[in-house]
Amino acid sequence: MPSGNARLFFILERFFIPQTPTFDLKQTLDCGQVFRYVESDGVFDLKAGGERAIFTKTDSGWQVDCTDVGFFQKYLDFDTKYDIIQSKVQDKGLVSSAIEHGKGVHILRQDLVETVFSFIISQNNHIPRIKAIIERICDALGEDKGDYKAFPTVEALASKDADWYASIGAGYRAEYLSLTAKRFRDEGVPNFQSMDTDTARATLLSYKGIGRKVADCVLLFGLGRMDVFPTDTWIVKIFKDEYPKVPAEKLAKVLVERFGEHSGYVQQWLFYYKREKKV
DNA sequence: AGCCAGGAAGAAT
DNA sequence: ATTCTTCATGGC
Repeated sequence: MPSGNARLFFILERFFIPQTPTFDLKQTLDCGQVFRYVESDGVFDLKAGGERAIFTKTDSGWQVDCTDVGFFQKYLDFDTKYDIIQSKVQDKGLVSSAIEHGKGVHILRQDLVETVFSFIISQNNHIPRIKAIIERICDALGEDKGDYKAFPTVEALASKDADWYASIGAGYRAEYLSLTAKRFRDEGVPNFQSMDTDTARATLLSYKGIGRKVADCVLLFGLGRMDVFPTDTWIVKIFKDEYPKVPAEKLAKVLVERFGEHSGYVQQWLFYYKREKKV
């Protein structure tokens, strides 16, 4: 990929990410929050919304060749003081261990619509297959940017029926994707940003195919709400001894009460730790 | 060969 | 208000 950079004409801008203790690109991408990227020989190729970035390791951090520097600096969340948050939530136990393992994870500021569709697809699914389905949707419906495709517009997503989404391998989620796209087109995308977290969640839950877990992922990754604790099968496993027989939806509420305004960060550190180390 | 995946809907209890 | 069943698909 590095030798091919010169021939990728979409690259318009470049910036550098210095090496710091609280940012690790691989951890940030591999922790399960984002799907449209590939790694090859240590080079990361990431697409987000209509943008693209190539990350190449340097002696002092990362060189980023991308379509929009401002977009990716915001996307990668360099304004948040992760060192302060990490020191606040230390518990000398599981959370501290998870932070020690994943202290370089940032919560990405992803596009709302892309997050909605990505996490509808994610339900009861494997990550490699989630990536493949999203890629096929972008290939077919996304604006051609030359060397890559953008994530499709609502209009493009709504132009296809459930049978088409089934044909590209979405499985039983095909109907959810089609219905959601058409609602976004016909009713407009709700102004979630103006809503408090509970109202935004309730609105998300009104879409067929979005339950508590997907809604909380959208709130966290697509709306930057940290007062949520997406509770999937792995989180349930982590807390099954401490909270026996508590169903995921109720556990999500318990954990938000416990971790408060930093819930989203803690959730991601714990999730990544559990997935990697399987403790 | 089955088992299961960053769950959710609908039915049954 | 809780628990059970079913839902496509394919990587492992």
